[in-house]
Amino acid sequence: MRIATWNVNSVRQRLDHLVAWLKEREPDIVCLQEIKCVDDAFPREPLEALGYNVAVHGQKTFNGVALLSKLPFDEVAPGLIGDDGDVQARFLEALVSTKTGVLRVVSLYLPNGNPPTTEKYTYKINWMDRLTNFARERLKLEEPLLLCGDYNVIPTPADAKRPEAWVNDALFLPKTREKFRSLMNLGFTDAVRAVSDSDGLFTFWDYQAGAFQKNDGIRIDHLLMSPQAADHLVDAGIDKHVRGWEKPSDHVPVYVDLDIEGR
DNA sequence: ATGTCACTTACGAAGTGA
Repeated sequence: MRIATWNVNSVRQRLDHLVAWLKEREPDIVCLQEIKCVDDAFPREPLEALGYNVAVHGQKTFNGVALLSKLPFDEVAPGLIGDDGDVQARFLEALVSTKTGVLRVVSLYLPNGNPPTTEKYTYKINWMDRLTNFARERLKLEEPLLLCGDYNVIPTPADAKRPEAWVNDALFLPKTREKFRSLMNLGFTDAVRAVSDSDGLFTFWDYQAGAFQKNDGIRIDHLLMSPQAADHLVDAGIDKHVRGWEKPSDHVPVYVDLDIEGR
């Protein structure tokens, strides 16, 4: 079973890339972020034609998340607990059934939070607290669970080419990293870091200033595994080459392989 | 060199978010 996450920066702008990458990497489940469209505008048909079931939690203009799954969805639930007034489409949870039991997957788009002196940062920190509360509840189920998406968090200095450039940024502030550690310390395993401690592993490169050409990137897209999922870890990787395609997203896909049979 | 991209309104170009 292969599960992947990708911030596509508009699914309609990136449809050709998405289809090409799905054929190449052949993931069983895909978590998408920044689809930037309402549910009705999501390009379901070309993805269903590749054998995927599609679940969408979109909104006009900004944000928006989705899930693609070769396994049928048993349950789908949009929205993160903890703030009924939050209208931003950033969270979509689904349950699927494998040969050996259930698998729970979340596609999440954690708020950017810049500039840190504004309510945008408060919203980010509150969102992280809500995510941790959600995770604490779900871990009680003792299921294989994957929290996948664009976390907008650089966990450690090793996750940036130039950490000094990010010290005042909402993605790298001590408070941000502290909240991320609180989530991790519930018992999650970072899939990419579980298989490699290499420097230079990034998932995002700014469009500006030739950042990709200089590998001036950051690692902010993460696949976090519950203990019951981590027990099945086989491999994980970053599809960096996709950033070199024409008119790319500023993020690239990240995937994990688990030795769980689909059906 | 904040050197880019995507979306919106509304028909050209500016504002927003990242």
